[in-house]
Amino acid sequence: MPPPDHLPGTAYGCHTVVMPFSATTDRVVSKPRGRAPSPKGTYLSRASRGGQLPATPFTTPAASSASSVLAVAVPSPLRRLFDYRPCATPPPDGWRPGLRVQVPFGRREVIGIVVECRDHSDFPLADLKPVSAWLDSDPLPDDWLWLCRFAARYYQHSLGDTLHQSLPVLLRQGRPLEARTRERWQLTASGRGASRDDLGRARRQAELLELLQQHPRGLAVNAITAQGFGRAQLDGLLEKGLAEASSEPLIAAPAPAANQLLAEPSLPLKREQAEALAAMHEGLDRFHPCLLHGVTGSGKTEVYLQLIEAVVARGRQALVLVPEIGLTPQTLQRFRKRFRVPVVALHSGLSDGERLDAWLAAASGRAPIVIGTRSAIFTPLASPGAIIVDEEHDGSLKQQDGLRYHARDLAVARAHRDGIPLVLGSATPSLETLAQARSGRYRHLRLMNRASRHAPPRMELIDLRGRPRRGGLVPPVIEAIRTTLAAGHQVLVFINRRGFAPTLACHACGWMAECRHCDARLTLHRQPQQLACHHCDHKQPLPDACPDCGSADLRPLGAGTERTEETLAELFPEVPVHRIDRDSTRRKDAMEQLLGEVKRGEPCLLVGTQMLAKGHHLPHVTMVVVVNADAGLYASDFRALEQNAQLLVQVAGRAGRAEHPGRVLVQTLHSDDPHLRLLAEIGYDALAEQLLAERRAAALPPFRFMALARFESPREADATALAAGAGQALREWLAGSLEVHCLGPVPAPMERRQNRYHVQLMLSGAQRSKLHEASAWLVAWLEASRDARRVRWSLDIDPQTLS
DNA sequence: AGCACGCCGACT
DNA sequence: GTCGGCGTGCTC
Repeated sequence: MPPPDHLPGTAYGCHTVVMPFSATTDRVVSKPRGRAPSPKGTYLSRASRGGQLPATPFTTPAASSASSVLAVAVPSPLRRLFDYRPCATPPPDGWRPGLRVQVPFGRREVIGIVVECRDHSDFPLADLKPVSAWLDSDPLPDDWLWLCRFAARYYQHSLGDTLHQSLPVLLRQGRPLEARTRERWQLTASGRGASRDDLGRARRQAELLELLQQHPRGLAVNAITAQGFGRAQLDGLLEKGLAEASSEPLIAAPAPAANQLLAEPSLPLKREQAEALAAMHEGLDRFHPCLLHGVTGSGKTEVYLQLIEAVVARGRQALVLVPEIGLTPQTLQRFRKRFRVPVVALHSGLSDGERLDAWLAAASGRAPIVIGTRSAIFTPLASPGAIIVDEEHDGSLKQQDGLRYHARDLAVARAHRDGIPLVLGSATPSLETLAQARSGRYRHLRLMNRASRHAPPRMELIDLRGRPRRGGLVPPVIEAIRTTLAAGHQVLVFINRRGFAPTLACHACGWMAECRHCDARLTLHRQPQQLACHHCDHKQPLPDACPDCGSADLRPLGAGTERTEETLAELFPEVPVHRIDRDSTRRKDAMEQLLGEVKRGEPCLLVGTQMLAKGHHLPHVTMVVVVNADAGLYASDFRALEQNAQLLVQVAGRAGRAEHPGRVLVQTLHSDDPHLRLLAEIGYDALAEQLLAERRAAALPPFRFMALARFESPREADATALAAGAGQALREWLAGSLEVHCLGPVPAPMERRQNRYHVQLMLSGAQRSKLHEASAWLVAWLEASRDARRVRWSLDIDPQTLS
C-alpha cells in the first residue's frame, strides 16, 4: 500500500488551518490586514464598506483577463481543483475567482466555480479542456468564497462539494444572480402636482392618485392591489403621465434614513443586561467575541435585539444563528415586530426561489437582519456588522454528515475575518466556549438574574431505588403532581424516550426484542402497536410468545412517552394529558397549535421529549418532572455528562416562569452521584468547572484537539482492515512523535447500524496544527488507497459525538 | 459522486 | 441471441 509521497496533503495549498480564537482551538492566526477589492457590479452594488473589509488569508489573485489557466472547483467529492483553459470570449471584467463556469467534466457538463487564475498548471497544458461558458460577469461574494475555502480546509473536505452545498439550489443549477422583482408605482412630477379634479370622471384613478400622494417613495404593486385597485387604474395614471412603475426586488432595501428603525420600543434593560450591551458596544468595529452567559429568562434575546439595533443603525447587517428548534414563528415574530427593516429568515420551509431571494438580499445588503439555522452561517453579507449564535452549546449547530462543520466555530472564523463582534449566547455554555472565556480570549458577560422576580428553580433529586413505579413515576412524584394540578397549575413530565417502552422482554428467560439490522433494542409502540427500531426503519409486529423459550409472558420494560401518558391519564382522569414527541407532532404545526392551547393556562399535564424542552415558554408550568436523569451519566461518550447537564438545565428552565415559583423533580437511580448532586445543589456553572478540570486531567477537549476517522461497510472485516491499515500507516508516518496520538481501530458505539459496521480511528493532539497535518496525511493516504473504495469513510474534525 | 467500461447470468 | 448485475477506474 503506497502512502502518498509528499505531505501535507491538502489539495488547495499547504496552509495549516488554525481557527482564530475558535471555541475548539488554541491560538490566533496572524491577522492579515490590507484591502480587498471593493465589490462591484449590479447585485453587489451596495456592498461597499470603505476599507473595512480585511483581506483574506488566502491569496485572491487579482483579476486577469490574460490568465492561461483557471483552477475550478467542481461539484465532486474529490479533494482537488481541476484546471481549465479559458474559453475564447472572456467575461466582460476578465476572469476572476468566484465566477461560475460551465465545464466539461468526465463525460458530462457541470457548473463549477473559478477558484484561482494561474499561469501554470501541473497538468499537461495541452490536455487541458477549455471552459464551455461563463455564467457570471460578477463573481459570487468573496466573503462566501472565503468561508467555503476556510471550511473545506479546516474540515478537510472537498472544496467543490463545500461550495456546491452552501449555494442556493437555483444558483447551483445556473440561474443568474438576479432577485425576483415586482413593480413599484410612484407618481411622476406632474402626478405629484395633480389633484383629483384633474381626473374628471375617473373616480377610482383619482382615489389611487391620492393613495400614491400619501406614499412619496411609491407603493409595491401588491400593496396597491391589496387596497382594491387594479391594472386599469394603474394603466390609466400611466397613460396620463401621472404615475410610473419601476421594478424592485421582492425583498427590498429599507428606505434610507427611514424615520424610525424600530417598529416598537425596546424594553428597559436590567443592570446586567445593560452592562453586557455596553461591553458589546465597545467593540463594534473589531473582532470581539463575547460569551453571553445567562440563565433561561435572563433576557438574552433583548440584548441581542438591542445589539442588532446598534448594528443596523450603523448601516451594517446582523447574522443570527439559532438552533433548529429555536426558529419558531414566535422567535421570528419577536424580531419582525421590533424592526421596521426586513428580517430574512432562512428555514427549511422556503422554496428554492425564496431561498435565492433571501441569499441575494443578504449578499447585496438589502436584508439588514438575517436569521437562520446552522447552514445560515454560509449566507454572504455585503456589510457584516455582528454575528450572534444563540444557544451556542446546541448540538444542532454541528453538521453530522458530509461537510461536518460546526456553525459556531465557523462563526468565530467569519467574525474574525470581518473584524466584527461575535456573541455566543447560552444558559449552559459548552465547555469549549467556557474555556475560551476563562482564558480571557472571549469576553465573559454574565446575566445572573432572571428578568422575572423569582430565583431559578432548584432541582430535587428523587431516588428511584426500592420504590414502585407507575409509568416510570414513583409515589412521591405522583403525589407532587397531584398537589400541583390541584393548585390549578400545569406540570411538564420530561422523558427522553418516545414510544411505549424502550423494549419488550420475556419474563421467563430474559430475552429482549432486538433489531435485526442494528445492535439495538426495539422500542415498543402502541400507536400503532408494533416494535420499531429507532436507528433504522425496521418495524415488526409483536410476537405472541418469546422466540427463545416460547413463554407467553412478554412484558414491556421501562417507560416511554406513550406509557407515561397512559399512566398519567389513568391517574388524573380529570385533567387533559398532552403528549409531545416526534410521533405525536408529525402533522405540521400540531405542536404550535397544542402549545397555544397550553398557554391559555388551564391545568394540564404535558408529557414530552426534548422537543418540549427547548425554546418554548410555558408560563403556567410550575413543576417539571424528569423521569430519568441517568441516561447520560454512564454513557461512553466523554461529552455525555456535559450534554446531559445542559439538557437537564434546559428542561428545568421550563418551570416557574410566570408569577409562580417552580419545582423541578429529577428521578434518578444515582441520587448520590457527585456530578448530579453538584448540578442539582449548586448549578451548571459549578458542574462545568468540575468537568473542565476532569477534561484537563484526562487530556480531552477542550484541552486537546480531536479528529475522528469513521469507517463503515456491510462487511465488518473490510471496515476493520481499512481502519487498521490506515492507523498503522499513520503511526509509521508519525514515527514515534508524541505530538499526535492515533487510537484504534475501535468499534464505534453501536457497531452495527442498518446492517453496516462502524469502526473508527481517533486522532488527538495538543496542537491543532499538528493534528491538522496528521489528518491531512490520513485523508491523502485513504484517497490513494484502493481498499478504501469498498469502505465508506469520513473524517470528523472536532467530533461532537463519538458515535 | 456520477458515469462509463467490462465481463458473466436469466430472459424479452 | 440481449438486458443488466455491480467491480474497477477516471474525471483538468
